[in-house]
Amino acid sequence: MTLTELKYVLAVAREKHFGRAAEACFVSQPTLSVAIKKLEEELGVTLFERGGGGELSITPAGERVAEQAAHIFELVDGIKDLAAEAKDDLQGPLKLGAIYTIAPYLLPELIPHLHERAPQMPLLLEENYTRVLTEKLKKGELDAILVATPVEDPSILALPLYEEPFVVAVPANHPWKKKKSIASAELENENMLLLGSGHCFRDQVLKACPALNRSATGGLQKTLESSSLESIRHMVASGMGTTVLPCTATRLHTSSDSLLAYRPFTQPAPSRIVSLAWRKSFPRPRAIEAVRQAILATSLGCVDKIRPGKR
Amino acid sequence: MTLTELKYVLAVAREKHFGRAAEACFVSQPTLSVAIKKLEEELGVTLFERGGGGELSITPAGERVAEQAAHIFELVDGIKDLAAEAKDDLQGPLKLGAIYTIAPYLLPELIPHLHERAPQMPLLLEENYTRVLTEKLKKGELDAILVATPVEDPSILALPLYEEPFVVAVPANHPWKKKKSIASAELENENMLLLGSGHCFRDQVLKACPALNRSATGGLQKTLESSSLESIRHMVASGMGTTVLPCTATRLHTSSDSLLAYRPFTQPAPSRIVSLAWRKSFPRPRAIEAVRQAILATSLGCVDKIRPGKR
DNA sequence: AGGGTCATTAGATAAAAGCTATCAATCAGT
DNA sequence: ACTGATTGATAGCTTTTATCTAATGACCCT
Repeated sequence: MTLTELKYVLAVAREKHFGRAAEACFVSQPTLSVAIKKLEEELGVTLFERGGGGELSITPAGERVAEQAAHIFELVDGIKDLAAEAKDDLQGPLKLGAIYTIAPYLLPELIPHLHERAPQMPLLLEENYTRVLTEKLKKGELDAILVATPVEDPSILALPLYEEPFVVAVPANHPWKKKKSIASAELENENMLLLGSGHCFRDQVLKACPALNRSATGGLQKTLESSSLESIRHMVASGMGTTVLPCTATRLHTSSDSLLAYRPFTQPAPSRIVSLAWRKSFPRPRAIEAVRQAILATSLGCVDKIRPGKR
Repeated sequence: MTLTELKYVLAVAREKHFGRAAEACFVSQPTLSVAIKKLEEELGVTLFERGGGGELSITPAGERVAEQAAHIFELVDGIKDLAAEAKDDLQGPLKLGAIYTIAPYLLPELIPHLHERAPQMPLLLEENYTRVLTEKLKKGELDAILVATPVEDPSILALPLYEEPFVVAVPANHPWKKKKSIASAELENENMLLLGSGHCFRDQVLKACPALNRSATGGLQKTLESSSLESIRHMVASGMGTTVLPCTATRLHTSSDSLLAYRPFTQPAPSRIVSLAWRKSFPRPRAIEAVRQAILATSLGCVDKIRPGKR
């Protein structure tokens, strides 16, 4: 049984005439005749009673087959319709992931811009470690991720979006409040609060400030395994120590703000590059582009946006 | 879009693997690959995301297409099922017609026999004149008819079933009650009650008894336009006159029976041949055969059944 | 009997659906 | 980093199927 045969059945049922039905299907009359006969043989049932004269009538079986065929074509049209809808990249949910040190600072600004560009694209958001996000991306459990490490996987494409300098956060009463900028070496003897391992930002800070590694066993730094940048910021505000933050983290205003001071690093300041990554095979390029556009549209004043072509 | 393509989509959606899906469909992997690609191009949508590795995932669009396709195949199976049912000639209603002078005498016996042979074949019965029945038969509004005139239409097949002698019905107090048989010529001076024109039985009686024609203007016969054999029988019982009946009409017992007497014609007795007729193109030969068998099985004692071959 | 109207059959051709063999990409082990 | 295994895509060829034109056959009507 083929859809073509069913189409022919419908035409004959409608026209009650092989010749006219053939015309309506844009095929020759023998074509249609043979096709109907083939279907009748396959089903083992006569669908139409051909009376020699001008009389052609539908058997009860033919009637029911035609009815069922009509329903089939409704569903076929349904498939075409939903395919036409799905054709639009910006239709249907996008599963977007971001690491813990990006999500809280970027997403609040990103979402409205993205919604403006793609109102029919609901977002399913997930925060996690780079490693987990990458795995989920490859498995298809996420469609796109925002990460800071350059992604080196042949099945993944990544686009750098912006370069974000790091800054030093100190309690408001800290002597550094008077300094214009801090050199990374100066952090060595500070009481540094660091994120737990697994956070790529921790590794980036340690890499950017080799001074910290030297004192790693000395013990002035404190690794806070189950914490977040926000919690650490509050700890700094309470005077527990000092920390390094990505600059976007300083833009979120809280009641602790007056107890904190941010100071830039001395040039060249350490920084991270935030990238948007997706599977090479992900079939919605315009959805990715919308995310990129939305991020470029955000007013993350402190960062250096990377326009395509550059880099 | 073809049903084959949709079948492949379902297989890939189920197996999540082109190779296994191809195996499940008994085709080679390239065949399936190409077919899926073709459908994707036609719909303009990617249905499956092929990640280089062992990972194949369905896009939301693919998911919905597969779902819809499953519904389509339910309907396709539905067509096959209903065709399998309809395959049986003895399934589904049979539109059976009979003339006024046969129906009341044959059908009561016929129906149980037919129901025994074809319990799944409901009967839609119609009584009418031969002319109307024949027209409806040709138009497909009836599937088979029981008539007494030999049907001479190229698109209609007819099978003689039985030969039914005519008998004379007289009031119980009629002098003929003492006679063994009546010659048709003797009817000339009787007060004959006849059916209205349009009833073929009227014509047959007039043809069988030329004596009646001779006195047609003389006026001893009375034509009862809007009457039936049964009414005429009651009139005879009430003494209004005499009539001729087909012998099967004498088998229906009513309260008038004691007021009536039936006498055969002198040999050779006039008679009619009752035939079963159907469109040459009617596609349920076994349904026709069942009707024939059922009629042969009836115990119409007074008739001469015609077995096939004889005629 | 002849003409008209359909449906069916036959033979040829072109489109498609299929197969085998091969390729390219990726992944897992060594 | 090489190697082999796995997986889907591609290429080239063959077979099948769908379709056409033209002829044939069946049937009804005048």
